[in-house]
Amino acid sequence: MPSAKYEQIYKKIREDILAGVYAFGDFLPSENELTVLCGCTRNTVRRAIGILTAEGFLLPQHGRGVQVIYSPETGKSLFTVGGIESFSEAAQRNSLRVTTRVVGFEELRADETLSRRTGFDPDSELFHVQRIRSFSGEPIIYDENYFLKSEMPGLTRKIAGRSIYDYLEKELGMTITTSKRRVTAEPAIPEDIRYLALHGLDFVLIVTGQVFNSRGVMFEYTQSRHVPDRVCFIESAVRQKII
Amino acid sequence: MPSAKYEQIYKKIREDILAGVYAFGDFLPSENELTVLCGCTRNTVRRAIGILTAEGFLLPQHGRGVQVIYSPETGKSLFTVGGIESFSEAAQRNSLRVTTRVVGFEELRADETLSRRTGFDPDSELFHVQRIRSFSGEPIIYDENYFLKSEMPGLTRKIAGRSIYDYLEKELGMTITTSKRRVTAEPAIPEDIRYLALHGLDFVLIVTGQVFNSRGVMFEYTQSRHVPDRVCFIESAVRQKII
DNA sequence: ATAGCCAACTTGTTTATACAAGTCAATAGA
DNA sequence: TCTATTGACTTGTATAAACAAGTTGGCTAT
Repeated sequence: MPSAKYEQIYKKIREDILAGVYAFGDFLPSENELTVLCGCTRNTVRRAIGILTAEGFLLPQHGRGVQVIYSPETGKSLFTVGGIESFSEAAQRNSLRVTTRVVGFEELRADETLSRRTGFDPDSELFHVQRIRSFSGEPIIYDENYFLKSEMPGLTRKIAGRSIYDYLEKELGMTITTSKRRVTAEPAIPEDIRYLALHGLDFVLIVTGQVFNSRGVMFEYTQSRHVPDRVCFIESAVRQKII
Repeated sequence: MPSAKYEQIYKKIREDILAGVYAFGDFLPSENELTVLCGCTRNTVRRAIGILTAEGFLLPQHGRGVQVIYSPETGKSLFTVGGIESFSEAAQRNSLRVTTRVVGFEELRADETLSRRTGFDPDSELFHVQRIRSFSGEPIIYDENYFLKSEMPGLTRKIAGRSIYDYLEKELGMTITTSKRRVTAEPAIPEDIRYLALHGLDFVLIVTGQVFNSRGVMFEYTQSRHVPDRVCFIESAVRQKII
């Protein structure tokens, strides 16, 4: 499947950075040079550079060039999630075996409280799924999801044990676009202590998120409770001139 | 100071969303209509839309239009930092009095250990600053910063008590561009317990970051230790088609 | 009535071009 | 030797135009 040109260029430069072709502190070839190398216009090159900048790989400097500010060493903690690296990439990089255990699966209707907490309309029919994610046999994530039933009527406990996103994308042809995540830390609840390898810690790192599909329908509310010393989140912020 | 057109458009649409002119679920005027309204080309409009999309405000839908997926209610926790809202904006929105107390100020030279932890070159001359940030009189952030002395030779304890960034930008004319942040949770250390209003909690939410100036020099390493129940971080992730 | 098609929208990608503005080194002039 | 300027780079902003591709609603022919 031939993707857009700017995606190919993005991918190429990103791989080169990760492989060390361009090291921390190096300057990329100038935009005009990349234009020739990539066989496209400056606009297209700039688009790829823009994405990599937003992700914290590059720092363009007016009049000087585009500098690489990603160093593989700094970025290598056991497990990082966020702008710079996706969940599955991180698992793969650390060659971790990922297993999923479904510990809860039910259908329910959103009441007032749940509606306020999740953002679903009251009376929405939902699936409520609770899962434990283990990496190399060690349970480090307790996932609690609510899915909008109308968007995925055929969801079963079995599918939840594999990958729900595979089911959505490959079976239903749904494409997932945007998700908003919120990171907090809270005291551990009994489920955390029961399910997770907390090693005596009494708190968890929580990521809650709302996920939208390409039709603008919020179809998932997630709460992921992480063992804090095994996970960290990386974010890159580009400071706007706007106050 | 007249900023770029795309920034003005970005600002305008953002304000309209926050003010409720465009509500959650609404579609924006089409790009062609905005082109007329803003008196510019489609490219410029699309640029503003692109930023707001990356920040989690908008969801463009191919062939349908651009939908607003930000709702003021959902976004309103006491204090949020991240893509969608800046630190000072959040403080202002909640009309909180911000005060800073300097509890440590020293000069030192980076040894091997500190170098590996912070990313500064070994033997770099650094300022080490420790500060408590209070909001409405309540101490909720313990900030530990290392600054590269060569980039800001005149830093004093007094300046640290006001705003170091004001000093850098207004006095030295430095512009800050990019920062990489890393979010974790860890058990509280004695300093946390001594300085912060933890209300019995025994863990903190930690944000570590490296800040680059416009010359690509990493001049700051920060570790902010937050009272976990008063802070949360919001991030927006746009899922690329790229695996 | 309905199935299918089509026209008029929408956003997505790419090219081409022009000028503005910051950087840097070489050069010319004092 | 030092300073100022110039010119050749760099990235930043904006315009204009064309075509691709997804969506929607109405119209037509069955």
